Amino acid sequence: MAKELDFLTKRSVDYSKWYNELVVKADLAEQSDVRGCMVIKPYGYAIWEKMQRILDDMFKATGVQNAYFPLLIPKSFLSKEAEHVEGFAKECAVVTHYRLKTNETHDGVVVDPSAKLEEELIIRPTSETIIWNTYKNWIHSYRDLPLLCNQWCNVMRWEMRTRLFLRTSEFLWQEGHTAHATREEAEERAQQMLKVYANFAEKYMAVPVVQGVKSETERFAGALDTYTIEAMMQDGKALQSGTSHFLGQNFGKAFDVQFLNKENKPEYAWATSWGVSTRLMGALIMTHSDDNGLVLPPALAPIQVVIIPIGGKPEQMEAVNAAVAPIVEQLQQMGISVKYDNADNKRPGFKFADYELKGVPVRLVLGARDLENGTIEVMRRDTLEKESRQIEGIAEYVKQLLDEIQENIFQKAVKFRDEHIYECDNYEDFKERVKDGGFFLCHWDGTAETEAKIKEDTQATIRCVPFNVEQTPGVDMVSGKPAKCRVLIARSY
RNA sequence: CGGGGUGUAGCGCAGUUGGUAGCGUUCCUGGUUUGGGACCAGGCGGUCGCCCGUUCGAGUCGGGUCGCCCCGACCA
Repeated sequence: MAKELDFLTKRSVDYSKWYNELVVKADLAEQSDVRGCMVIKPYGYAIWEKMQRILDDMFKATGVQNAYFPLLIPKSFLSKEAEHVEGFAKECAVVTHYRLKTNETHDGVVVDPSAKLEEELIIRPTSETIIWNTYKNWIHSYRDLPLLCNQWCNVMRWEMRTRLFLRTSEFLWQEGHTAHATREEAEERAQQMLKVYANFAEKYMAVPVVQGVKSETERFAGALDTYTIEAMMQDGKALQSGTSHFLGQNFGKAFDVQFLNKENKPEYAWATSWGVSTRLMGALIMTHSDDNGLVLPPALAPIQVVIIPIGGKPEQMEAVNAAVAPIVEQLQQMGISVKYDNADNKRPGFKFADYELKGVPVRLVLGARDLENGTIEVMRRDTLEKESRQIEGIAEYVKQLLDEIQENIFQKAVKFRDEHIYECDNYEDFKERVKDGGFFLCHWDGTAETEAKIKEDTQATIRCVPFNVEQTPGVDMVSGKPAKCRVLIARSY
């Protein structure tokens, strides 16, 4: 069962290659033989499952319920909301037939031409249309509102170029879809869910995010407002990690979802949708990991503590096993997930490197030397610091250490981000510096023209108008026209 | 869909003027090891991406074709 373990490419040498190697070598995922698709391996999926569980509880705490809607969407649904089609039409997979048959030479199968569908079905790129088509039947009165549904599912967008977790043709996500009686309530919900995402990112993933609202050109297809959380990766690029959309009455009107209000007057329902995907895995990896491999926040690590024995002779191993057993039990009773790896076909050095690669937050090492002294070695993954401690009280110490690591990697990420956020008022200066990454806070005149020029000149885009930035009047660095606000500009994934 | 690469063992690669396939690693067996990626010995594993051509003979030369990777356009 021993695995190939090559040294990782260094982050500073080739960030892209480092990321890709890390995902594969840490056993998170690999590219599938199927075009543009990804296989998430058990270790990677265990992290995603933890994320799901926590997010799901957070959603439910706001009154959201889970449901499930079909994978296939009739083509005609997609054309009902004009902007929405335009946004997604280019990347939809289409089902045209429902049957295969054996070919003439009987050594393969072909599509049976007689099994052509009258109306083609689209594999969902997102589910607004099919869900609002369903909501039409569920919503009649203001008493049916708000309607708050979420679904965990897969979606497909036929991407030209894919990268593990960051962009794959098929990906896993959750999409929440809510219907409301008033504009205010819907807008509030869109912002509320963004707060949930930001809270999740910072508290559990230890990934600091900038919250804000998208510019018109970067908005979700069919939305009136798109709220976003933007995280900074270690190469200074931005990663859009979650979005929440205020959809107005666009889908209510497109799918004729009307309800009778208290005054017995018909009104179109107001909508939001919001989602996060397995892309969060990419954010997690690229925020914390180092040249030794993954660094996982304790809150999401499938294995929080690994214990490695240093053995030798069988009677020595027995003594170590006996000493480790009560430690394992104590940790488990504290709700800490612990793995005791006493496999005898791998040497300790190999295990050290392997669990570091996999990002296990705390490592305990116990050998004959420790047994004599009543000590145990503790290593924390975030700083790679080792110390020798008394076995007595080690479980309590580890519990507290896990909290400390969670906080430390968050603070480290905050520090890195804050050091790479710049206010900038000079376009020439901006063009020169944005190549090297970082978030730039710049005055913007609010026009799509300057936005397009920035993108053309530098590949950087307006990530959002941040909420928490003090807005002072100024002039647009490109056009020189008066600017309403400072926006966050960066190159992104 | 443009521009550039590349296809030989699970993975990483070599293969000279054309002569029938090699290295490292993984994996398996046995032994010795075990406080930072062990060592020794033996073993399994390949229609050289695919098709056509040149030739007595093609991994190698020519033509075609397909896949993959990187850089753009598109995107969570």
